[in-house]
Amino acid sequence: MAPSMAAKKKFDFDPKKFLATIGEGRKVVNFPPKKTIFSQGDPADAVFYIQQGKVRLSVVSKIGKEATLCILSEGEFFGEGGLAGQPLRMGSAAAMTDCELLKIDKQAMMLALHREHTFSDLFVAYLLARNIRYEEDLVDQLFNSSEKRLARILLLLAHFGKDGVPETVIPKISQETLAEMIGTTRSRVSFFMNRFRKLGFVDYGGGGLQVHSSLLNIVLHD
Amino acid sequence: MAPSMAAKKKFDFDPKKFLATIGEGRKVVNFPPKKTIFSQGDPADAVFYIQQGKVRLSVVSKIGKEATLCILSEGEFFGEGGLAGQPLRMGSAAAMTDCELLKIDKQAMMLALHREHTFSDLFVAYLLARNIRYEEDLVDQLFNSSEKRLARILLLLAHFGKDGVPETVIPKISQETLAEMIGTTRSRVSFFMNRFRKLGFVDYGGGGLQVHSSLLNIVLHD
DNA sequence: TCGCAAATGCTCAATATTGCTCATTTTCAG
DNA sequence: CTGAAAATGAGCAATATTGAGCATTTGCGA
Repeated sequence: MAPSMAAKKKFDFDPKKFLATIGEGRKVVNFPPKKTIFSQGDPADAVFYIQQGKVRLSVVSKIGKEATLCILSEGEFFGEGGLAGQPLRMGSAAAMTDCELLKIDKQAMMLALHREHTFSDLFVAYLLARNIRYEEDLVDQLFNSSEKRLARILLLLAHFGKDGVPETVIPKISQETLAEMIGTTRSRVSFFMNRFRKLGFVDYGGGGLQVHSSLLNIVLHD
Repeated sequence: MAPSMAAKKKFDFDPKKFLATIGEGRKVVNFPPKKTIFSQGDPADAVFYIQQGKVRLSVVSKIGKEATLCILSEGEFFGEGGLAGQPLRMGSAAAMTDCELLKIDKQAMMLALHREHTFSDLFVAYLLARNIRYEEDLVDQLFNSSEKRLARILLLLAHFGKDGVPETVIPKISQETLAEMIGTTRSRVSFFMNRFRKLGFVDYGGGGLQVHSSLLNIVLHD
């Protein structure tokens, strides 16, 4: 239907149109891989929308441990904590790939949310989706062992760019990051990854990491 | 300023006014303590707003383990998953105290969100707050030991009805529920509670459970 | 007030997890 | 192509956690 083939957009949002509706308070910004977008403790004065690329959100604890909260992709917002009154960033955001982001000033965002029905509907839908995802992550943490949590994250990552492909290559991601995402140590991730490999659930051949969804699902549903 | 003394309302929302704006799609419903409001698997066709009382949200895993996701209080919404397209409830909600809820049909809610700026601003603020809370819970799970998680939950519960009171009595809540909230076993909660008690961090005297915030904070910031 | 059901305190062996260390392997800039 | 840095695989002792059982204690309805 749409002239474009952007099939993975989470929401039907036309940034071009949006750029027109709010005047000065927004701009397109680009980041190379690994570049920090904002850091824990920075003033929280803007919201970002991902037009292209993947972004990693993380938090560092008092004692220096790091946790990866999520990996976001095209069509998702981040940095929205400021809208709720958080004066400072509670975590950091970094580009994982080349990123093209829409940076929207807090004021402009608030105004747009209040004035543009379509936009606020979109944002509410995004927030609901994010809520559900956080809830699922929390449930996962509360219920499952680290082995299952690893299996779940691998499945989620595998379906990142899902286009109906049952088994996919996972984007470059270190065991360290995986450990940070599921709240365990790298030792453990290394241990389980090798177990999964021996059992044929994952596969290092062919460039990246291949995940065999149907098999990994077995781990999840033991 | 306001004629009422309802100081703990999270948002400035007048249900009376709201009741007027949407016609049939809403009604006030009451639940006694322990009564189920909805169950995992029910169709998700309404959103609730808490006017009075406390509500517990929980999830049951495939193998029958139960997790308590959160305890909600006056001025908060729940059951909003349906708005994001979830056809069924992903968890259960039960009254912890006598509750007076506003039940809003999904359709009416969507309409109100789209039409009433003030209401959608309120709801966005709520969703942002909830997001932040889930994020914090997740970070807590990823970083902290179960002892610290217990300390954190106790502090949060103690400040539930915060009116500037530094040390408060915690609402009646079983160790079992606490265990479900922090993702551990009752043994562990019993063990830590007694440790906290011996160290003078908490206190069973005087009706309920007294929490000495300043002391418990020590546990958190080891 | 009695008696039951729920909640709690405590113990213990079996596991799971952490926090290291060190040897290899892979990656990538120069 | 080469060397340094990063990532990975493995092993191991010290801890933390589970899961289960059982004796008390508490709360509460009849």
